[in-house]
Amino acid sequence: MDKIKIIIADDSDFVRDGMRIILDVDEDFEVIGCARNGREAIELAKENAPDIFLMDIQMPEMDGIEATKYIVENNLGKVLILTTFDDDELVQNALKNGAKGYLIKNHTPEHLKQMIKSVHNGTGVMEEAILESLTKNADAKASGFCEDGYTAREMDIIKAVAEGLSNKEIANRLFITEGTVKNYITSILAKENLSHRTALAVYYLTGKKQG
Amino acid sequence: MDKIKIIIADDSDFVRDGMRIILDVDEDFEVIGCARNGREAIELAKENAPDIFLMDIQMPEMDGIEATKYIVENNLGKVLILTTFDDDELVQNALKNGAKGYLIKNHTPEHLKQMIKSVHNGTGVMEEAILESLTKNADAKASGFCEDGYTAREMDIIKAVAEGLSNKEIANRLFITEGTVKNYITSILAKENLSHRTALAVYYLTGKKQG
DNA sequence: TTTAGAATATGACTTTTGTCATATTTTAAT
DNA sequence: ATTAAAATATGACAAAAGTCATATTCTAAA
Repeated sequence: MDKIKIIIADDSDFVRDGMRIILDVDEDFEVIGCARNGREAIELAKENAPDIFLMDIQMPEMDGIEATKYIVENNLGKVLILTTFDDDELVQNALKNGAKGYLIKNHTPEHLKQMIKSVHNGTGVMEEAILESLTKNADAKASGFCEDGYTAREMDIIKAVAEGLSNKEIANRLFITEGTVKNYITSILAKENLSHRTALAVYYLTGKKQG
Repeated sequence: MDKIKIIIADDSDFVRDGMRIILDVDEDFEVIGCARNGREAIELAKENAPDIFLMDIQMPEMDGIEATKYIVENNLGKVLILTTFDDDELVQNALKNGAKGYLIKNHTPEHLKQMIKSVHNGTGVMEEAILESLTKNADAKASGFCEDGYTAREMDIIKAVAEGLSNKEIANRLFITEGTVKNYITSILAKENLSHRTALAVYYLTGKKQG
């Protein structure tokens, strides 16, 4: 089997050198380049095509997320994100941009090597906890909005607002005047302690309030 | 390192025996049991605790999804799904029930061993294609909003509106004037052919436009 | 180097929203 | 029969939101 060619991108000298040593002593791997940011990693890849990028997220100039996007779009190799944080948002972005893996940096050298091989074999690897939150988010889109304390008519108004209708449109739909719609909205906003209709729509749809 | 103790659950004799042989010849693994359905696998696990279950999905009596649920809830080990199909729905269910991996059965013995090790080390493994669809579904399912044609700055505005922020709040967050925020919104509304910010927020969050 | 696009800003203006006090009618509960 | 809540309405006003024309700066592409 050919060696797996690797480019390491991390802004910490310590991490870069450490990984290079770990991987270079293993005959299954060959570190063909080390970069201290995304742009450098991409430059290196153009000279010498790697199989896998080990990519940090936080880096100056061009971060790992952006770099991943470019690398995947231009088919320069597979990206395994290696980072210290497991922020949900970052994971989402990384995967959306085509990263094949997302690991935190506290794995033993042996584990790390296994996972690089897994990615090289065409399998995505994910920190267990991240995998969980990924699937949870997927269905638990609980609105959280509580209908208690609202009359049927108030709910008509709330639902209409959450469809993006204007006061005039709501008035027409419900055969009442615009003024009445306004009155309802004022009172609903007060109950939910929100300041305007858009916040109400967002709250109804996502269960999240600003602030 | 201790051997990784494995229970294989698959209704095909051929697959069971094949895997057993592949794993038993490797000193890193020990197959402590073979089951032809989920229930048998659970019985076996109660006598002799495994590290990993290699679990097929389609099995008589108790399928892999159900078995996974039970195994995870009762902490009997980690489950790696090994199947012939990559149906999106099944993947979702398996992961929701706590499976740590989902692979299709066409990997080489060497790859399979690597992935079992990865799972044993606490990393989830996913077929690449599945990983992609997972992240796509995660936001594309509900939203349907197309970010194409928007600059990063415009997206900042759109996201802020979809959080229910006012122009003033957006201006503060992005360090620009309220007027500039208004300009952005006017142009975004024109592009989407919407008439006000609430409709934009709703469209961004649900993918639905009024009328 | 010219050009185009992105990001920003301003001011004048219109429209929509939201607030508030007040009021009428209907309906359901006491 | 009385009462309270729900549904509705008005008008006056204040505060946001949205429109439009115009302008500056910076950067990336032709």
